[in-house]
Amino acid sequence: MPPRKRTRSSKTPTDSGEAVDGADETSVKDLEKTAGSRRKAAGSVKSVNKDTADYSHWLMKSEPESRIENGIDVKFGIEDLKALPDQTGCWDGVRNYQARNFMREIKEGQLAFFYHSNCKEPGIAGLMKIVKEAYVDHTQFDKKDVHYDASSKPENPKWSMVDVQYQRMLKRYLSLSELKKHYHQHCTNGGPLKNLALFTRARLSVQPLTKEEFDFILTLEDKDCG
DNA sequence: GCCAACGTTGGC
DNA sequence: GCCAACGTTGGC
Repeated sequence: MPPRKRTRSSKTPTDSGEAVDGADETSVKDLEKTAGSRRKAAGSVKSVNKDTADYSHWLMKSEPESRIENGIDVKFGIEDLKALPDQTGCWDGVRNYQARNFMREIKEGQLAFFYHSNCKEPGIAGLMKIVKEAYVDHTQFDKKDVHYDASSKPENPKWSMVDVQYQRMLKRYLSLSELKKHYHQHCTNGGPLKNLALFTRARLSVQPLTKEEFDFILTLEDKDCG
């Protein structure tokens, strides 16, 4: 599976979806309500819960290069978001409980980095803004969709998505390797990136950042290079 | 294309 | 509720 995502323009007819999601709303707090009742789907539920209070910024991964999965191209880079009507799309296809739970914490108006993963040079390409908070990801019910989930029932949907709007490209591309240098340095000498989820929880496709982490990363675009 | 790290499944 | 087997993510 790609990191996540395969966005369509967000002309989704889904306000029926929102009603359904309302019922689900409780699980924003007690994160694993839906999933966790069966098994403990994803590791540290409590750390997710405890930490999120501080998070106000996000990093969301998507693959900018073509890759065929179940006969469908999962490519969705920042240029693809920019090309949609209103430069807005829904961030569908997230199929990991931790990532989903973080998505449910995201508030309208918050900013997220658009991260390019599984490509020649992974890294942060640009900025987007959340324009709609979590609601039902309709692709979970679509048999034709790469991320169809036969185990999810419309009466109790498992997966959510948010809508995002393109804001701007970063002044320069911030590669994973450059970010990693700072991360290592901050681990050694102290610094704002020492707990960056990109490295401490590498596989999360929707990850939280503190304002300090976010601001530090943004200062990098004005520096000359890694 | 490889594979380490980690998430998920399901038998017991 | 443990844990082995399996599947996925995503850097390299």
